[in-house]
Amino acid sequence: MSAPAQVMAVCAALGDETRWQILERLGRADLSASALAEILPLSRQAIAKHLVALEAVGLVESHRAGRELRFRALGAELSATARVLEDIGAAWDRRLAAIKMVAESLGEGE
Amino acid sequence: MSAPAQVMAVCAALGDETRWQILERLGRADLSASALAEILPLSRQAIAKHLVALEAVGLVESHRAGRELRFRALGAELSATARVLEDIGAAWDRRLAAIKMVAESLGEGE
DNA sequence: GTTAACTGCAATCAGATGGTTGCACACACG
DNA sequence: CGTGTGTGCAACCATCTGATTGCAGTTAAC
Repeated sequence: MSAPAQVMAVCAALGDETRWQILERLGRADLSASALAEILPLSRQAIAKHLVALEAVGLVESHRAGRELRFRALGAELSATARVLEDIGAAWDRRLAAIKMVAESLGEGE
Repeated sequence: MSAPAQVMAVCAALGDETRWQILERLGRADLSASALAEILPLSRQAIAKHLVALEAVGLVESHRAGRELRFRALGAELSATARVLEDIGAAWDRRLAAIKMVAESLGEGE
């Protein structure tokens, strides 16, 4: 399989404007769902759902701080996903380069 | 902005099992929508819609071959996306590493 | 111990999205 | 030239998903 399910899941999680806004904040500071709800134009529950989705794919982790549940962005999963995509992209490009080489050699032969 | 719209669009396109199946085939050979429909358990029109979406974000390009319209997977956009994700992930990890260092220095101070 | 803040769950809703069928059109191919 | 293969467009449908409101439960904080 060229695309592990995990990569697809991460991509699905990243295919949403709102989640990127959340991640942007969590990439700079640990924040609770309530804190995020004060910043973003969204209800706390909507944010909480997004956090569940992000945590499920490993883009975010949570830890308690007092009575708050704070979240932070994790770079590991994102980097791992990036490496897989890079490899796949490179493979596609190699195929195209090979096709191009064949076409050129045919052109020279004419 | 930490996440350009293009990256989000590519991720959204990649957050679908069916589209990965299509890309997997197009990464190995140029195929038309009709050819893909014979391989995958989907109608030609469903596939055509996915191809429009994939072409819109630059993951795929089309070229005519006789009366067929063949598609191929492009690695460039995927690689570019991967690099952006890698950078963002690295930034998140740097922040966590900094936090960890502060925590450790505080621990030593005790 | 009370209280208030933060979290979690359930029901509900509107809009986006993946998929299908049917038909019209066009142009290679014979 | 005809013909049929491949494409494109439109209408339609089911489902998924992002979001909201309301309420109940915990627990830190005072």
